[in-house]
Amino acid sequence: MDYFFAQIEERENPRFKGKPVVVGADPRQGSGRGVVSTCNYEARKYGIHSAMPISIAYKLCPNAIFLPVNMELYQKVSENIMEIIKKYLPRSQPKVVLRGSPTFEQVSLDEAYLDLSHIFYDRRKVRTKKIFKEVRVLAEKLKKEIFKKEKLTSTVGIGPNKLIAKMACEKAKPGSELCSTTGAKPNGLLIIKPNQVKLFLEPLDIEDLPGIGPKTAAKLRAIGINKIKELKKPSKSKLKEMFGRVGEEFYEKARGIDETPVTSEEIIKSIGRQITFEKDTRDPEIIFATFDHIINEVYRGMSSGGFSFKTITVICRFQGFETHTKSKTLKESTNDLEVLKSEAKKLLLKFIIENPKLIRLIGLRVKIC
DNA sequence: AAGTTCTTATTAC
DNA sequence: CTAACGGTAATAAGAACTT
Repeated sequence: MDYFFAQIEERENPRFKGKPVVVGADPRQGSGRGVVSTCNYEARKYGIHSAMPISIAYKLCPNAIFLPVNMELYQKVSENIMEIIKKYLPRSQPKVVLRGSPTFEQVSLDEAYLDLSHIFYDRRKVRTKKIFKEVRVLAEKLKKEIFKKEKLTSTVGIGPNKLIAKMACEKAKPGSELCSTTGAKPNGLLIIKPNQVKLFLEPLDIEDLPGIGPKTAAKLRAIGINKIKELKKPSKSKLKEMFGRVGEEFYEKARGIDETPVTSEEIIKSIGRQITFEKDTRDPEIIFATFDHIINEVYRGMSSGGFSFKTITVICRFQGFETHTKSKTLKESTNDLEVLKSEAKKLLLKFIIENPKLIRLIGLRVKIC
């Protein structure tokens, strides 16, 4: 979905349209901590973007409309949209399944994959061009249906695998040369056919490759690698030596290779909560009241799923953003709230004893089993 | 020496 | 001139610790 949270807010309040809208923390409340969750394209013109500290966003555009995150609303809209997307799976199992079976994979509130490879199978008599036309019509129909029912625009990327589909989707939005939509709104659709993958990938920046973030990009740039074309130069073993296991994946990804299946069921492996204080503190009242709340939330999240835990990790971030963790693995897995409370508090207490700095954030995470 | 546990780093949304 | 910087979750790697 295009600028999802902000677009929903525009829909709910049409007078916001055409004005910069920033969804995230309130820049005027408390100490103005927090970040931008999502903003619309008008706000992006001022240099505002997701994950930016809200204090900076405010400086860049104090007149923007700053809105709190209304997660319940976004969740509901998301559910509606996901239901629409699921309908684009075939009603019956296709005759031939070579690679992926038709599947739907929700990645986040506003992102999902649909495996439509069945459309291409067992149709040797049909011209490839015609099949791609069919796929384009399908994508357009999906976009239109979402717009009709939810009044929200979306962007679709299509490719021979998840990697290319995702990258195509990114490149179908404004800020890209490949973007076909004029003006500042996304609402895009980009299809990359198998024989276009090389030409599509090579001129892109290394950071456009999912998995390459700022840290990895900096290391690559340091050795003169900026474009995906250049990323194809080092050997697989060289990349492994530099980046470990993920380095080997970069080698494949740079060549457009990605065999990860579209999978519907994602198994949750851990549950956690963390809270940043309004102001850095060492007040035990505040710290432990907050921590009690966190413990209860984690416990609820865990037991509501019928899980037990065995490993407990406490997170503590001090003034200056220095972050540390302490963890404890129990002999046996349990779902005892009292055990969670006492073990978690023991770990937090250690932090407080051994580090005299003011505390910015505390958190708790349990590995579930 | 091998298996576990602990801690940090990085990424994504 | 530099800092500013939320929450949830996964995964990898290496160090530290046990058995």
